[in-house]
Formats: sequence, C-alpha cells, structure tokens
Amino acid sequence: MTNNSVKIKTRFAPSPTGPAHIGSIRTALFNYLLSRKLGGFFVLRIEDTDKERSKIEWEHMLLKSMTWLGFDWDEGPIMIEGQESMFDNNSYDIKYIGENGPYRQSERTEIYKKYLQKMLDEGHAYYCFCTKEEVEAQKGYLMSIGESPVYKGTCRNITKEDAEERIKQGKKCVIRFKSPEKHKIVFEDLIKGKIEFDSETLGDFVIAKNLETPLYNFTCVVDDYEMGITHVIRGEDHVSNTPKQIIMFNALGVKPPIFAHIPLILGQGKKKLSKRDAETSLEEYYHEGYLPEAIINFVAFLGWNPGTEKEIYSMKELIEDFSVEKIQKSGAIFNSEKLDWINGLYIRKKSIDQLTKLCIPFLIEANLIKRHAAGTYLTVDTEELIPTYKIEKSVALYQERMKKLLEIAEFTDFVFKKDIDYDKSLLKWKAMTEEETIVSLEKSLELIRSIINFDKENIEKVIFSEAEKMPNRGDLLWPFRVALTGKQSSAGPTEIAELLGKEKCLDRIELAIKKIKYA
RNA sequence: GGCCCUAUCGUCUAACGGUUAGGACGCCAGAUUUUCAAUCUGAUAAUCAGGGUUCGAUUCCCUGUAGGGUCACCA
Repeated sequence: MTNNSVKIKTRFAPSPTGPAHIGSIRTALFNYLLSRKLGGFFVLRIEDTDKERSKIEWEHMLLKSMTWLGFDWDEGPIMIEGQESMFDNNSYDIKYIGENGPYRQSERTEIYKKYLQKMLDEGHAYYCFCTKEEVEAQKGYLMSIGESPVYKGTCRNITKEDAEERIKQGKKCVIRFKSPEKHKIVFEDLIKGKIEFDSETLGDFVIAKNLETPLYNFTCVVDDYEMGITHVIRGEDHVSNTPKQIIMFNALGVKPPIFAHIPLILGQGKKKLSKRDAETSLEEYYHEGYLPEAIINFVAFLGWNPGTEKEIYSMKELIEDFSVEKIQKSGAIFNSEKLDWINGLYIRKKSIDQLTKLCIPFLIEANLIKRHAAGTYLTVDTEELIPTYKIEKSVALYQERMKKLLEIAEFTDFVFKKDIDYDKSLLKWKAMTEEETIVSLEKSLELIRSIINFDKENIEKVIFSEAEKMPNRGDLLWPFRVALTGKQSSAGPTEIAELLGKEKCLDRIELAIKKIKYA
C-alpha cells in the first residue's frame, strides 16, 4: 500500500447465490457513489464461502449486470471479454485487478487460516465440541425463559491440549469466538447514529467450521482489514452482525471501518425484498426493456434524495451530489410505477438512432424481424428486406408512448406482419353503423388511390381536407386508422400510412371492407 | 420472546423549534387529440396515539401502538 491509504475505500461484497436484485444494486450504488464522490477506491469482492449455494454463473451474471448499469471498480474480478451481450448464458474468463487479491473468498482460505490460528493461539477463539442438538436445546430453553438465545460458552475452558487430543480422536468441532466480558459495544453509524449493544447478547458465536472453512462474520472482518476498507455501506439486516465484527476487529488489534447501514427496500407487503421475489431480479428488468440509467436513477432515489427538487440524475450527477447524511432512516417500498415513469422519460430522451438500436433486439425476440446481412433485417412473415429507416420510423412513432422497450413489439407489430388480426367491430367509430363504416372505408380507399406522391404531407392534405367535411373527423379517420393498424390505439393515421406505403394501405383497407361485408 | 431500528399524502419524500406542511409518481378532472400516448392546467390527499419540555412542536423527551430487522456449523 502506498500513500493512497489516506483515501477512502468502499466495497461491494455480494454472494453469488442468485441473480442480482434491486436491493443489492442499491448497496453497490451507494458504496460506489461514496468512493467516487470522495475520490477513493471501490472494491468488488465475491463472498462465496458457502460452497453449496454459490455458483459461478451467478457471479458472471453479477459482473454483467454491474457493467451494464455503468459501474466500474478499482479492485476485484472483471470479465475479460464478451461484455457486449449482457444476459446470455455464456461464461467468460475472469481476471482480477488490484493488489489485494484474490477477490473470491473461496480462494483466500490460507489467509483466513492464518488469522484463525492467530485467534486460537491468542485465546480469542476456542474449539467447541457441543453438538448442534445441544446448542439448539439450550437456545430453546433460553428463549422460553425470555433471555437472549446465545451460546453460553460450555467449551470455553477446554484447554488447548485437551482440545487437540479430542480432535485427534476425530471428535466433531467448530471454532467459536470468545466474546469479551460484559460491556457495551458502541459504534457511530453514519446513517442511524449511535447504536449500542450489550456484549452479553452476542454469546460465543461460531466463526469457522474448521481451519479451512471460515464463516461469513470472520471472513468479512479479515477481508475488510486486509483490503484496507475504510467505509462499509450495507443493508441494515447487517446491524446485528456489526458488534460481532467490531469485537473481532478489536481482538485483531485493528480499527474497524466506519459503518453505514441503509434501510432495506421493502416489497408490497412491507417485507424485506428477497432474492426469491422474481420481480426484483435485474435480469428481469433487462428483459422487459428498462434502461440502465433509469434503474440507477430510480434506485438512487429509493432512500436517498439530494434535498432539492431535482430528481432526474445521471450517474455523473449522482456522484457530484451524493452524501451519506441524506440517506433515509426508514425502509422504502419499491414502487414500480415510478420506475416506469422514469424509464419512459429516459426513453423519450434517446435519439432515434440510439433508441432503434435498443429496440431491435426486442423486435427480433418478438419474432417480427430477423437479422440478415450486416446491419440489415428481414421481416419474419414475408422475408422481405425491411430498410433501417422504416424501423427507425416505427420506433420514432412510438417513442413517447413506450414505458419499456419490450412494448415496441406490440405497438409496431402491424408494420412488420403480413396479416393483422382484429375484430371487425373495432372499425366502427362511436355510433357508426356497418354501412356507414363501409362508406367511410371506401372513401379512404379512393383517397389513398388518388395520391401520387405518397408522403406524409400529401396524405395529410388529402385525408384531412376530406375529414374536415364530415360531421366528425373521426368518421373518416377512425376506421381508416384501425384498418391500417388493427388497433384501438396507435400513432396518427397519416404517419402510419406513409410508413406502410400505398400498396399495403390499399390492401388493408380492402381487407377491412371485406371483413365487415363477409365476416 | 430477547436485542436493534423505524414512523409526514396510496407510494417516494421536503420542511435552522415558527411554512396556508412543499415537491414527485399514481389516481381524478380539464385543455389538446379520430384513438392511445406525450404535453400543459387544476383537484383530492399526510405529520401513528397520548403525555410532557416550550410563547410555539412534524421537528426535542417519555410511554404506548404499529411496522421492520436479527437471533445458523447462510451471507
């Protein structure tokens, strides 16, 4: 370590046991923002000591998600290639950046072993031979008499020699931390202020199953120390771990980092958002067409605000205005309506070119178009080449209507499909009869036929001058628009007519007339 | 149950102890539209309860109530 040690260092330490979710992203974000705000460092550490539940796929997914969202980090694992496709199922080679690696806990066993041995040698930890059943029974008893269910230290005074002898005999054991005598453990939480715990309520907790398999609270302490972490921002489900970690830092003779516990994001039921809640999975948001900048903006404002009325923020602006002090003390319910609104806003801010590039995968996914030669596309139905400007035009027509990119497919399918399907009653505008509808459609047919230069200006001139003559413009415009799109709601008829082209317009109007006459 | 934390519109939230308690999303109404959006206008809507402290409490203190977290040989 160089003189960098004066700079702050934060970390995001997820365990790869499921898809990244909104809650963990917010924890990552706050750590990231703080480090960037203060010109410090940000570390990504993979906490995979639980071999049963940790999977490399989840780790890859996590790295992809974080990259997609616009995070970068100074230390930790990064993907070497393949970041262009965020949520495919491919695995990538991973390398570490930074000098405090490895950054997977599963690869740090030797480091933990060293510290574990130190704890044992210095009398801060001891071997415990109690069985699970015995411990459970004791816990049950303590709870029944209204006391804290903690391990009281039955094996505390077994001598080192005795313990080694029992291990030699093959007795099963774990390693417990020897909690200090009764005293107050106090720490100043950056968000919650002063928090006090009584050391007695902690008991002698297990820190390792054996020298090779340390547990969370221990690895966390060792790593935060070894990696020089100065600030730990994490969910408030960790406050109860904090006193345990503090006494271990004390036993190690080092200063604990500064803690900031952020309130949890709650689901509709006001319960902690869990990884099992499918709607919280980041991959899900990607597949529905949420923009990373919208997700970041939304998540930042879940439990934080700048104290002004500005609420549309880029990552860069967040870094500028972020402060831990402004983080809320109470939990926030995840409100997807606001996310939709923000997403729509960011969609509207995109250039047509950018937005089209983002929408194309969704059109492909919906089986409306498919890739052809470099940068060109065919319609799936008729295999005809569809020029990029037409895709762009389609996207442009629906830009201000979209809340999620996924919606582009159902909005614009009539552009790419050969046949459109709808109920003939949709063609009737308000109180129109079938006869009147046919007359209206035939009028449209005649008008469209008469247009030589089939562009928006001409179509509008012809169609609207005729529509104005009607008692209601809708008498002409509604059946015309429905005939072209097959939809109750859509963009305006003249722009759509231009997009579809004269031939297709004529076909569809004729089809609509037939639909009423013969269906 | 023990321990810890929290409490302002439906939701996210603002308010040096002094404001007609502000904003945003959603909802509702109006304008604009053939439709749906977008846009603009407007409306409805909150300090958990009870005690203190104070000239004055959303704000400070206590009690109650409600909610959340945590009590693993998970993280």
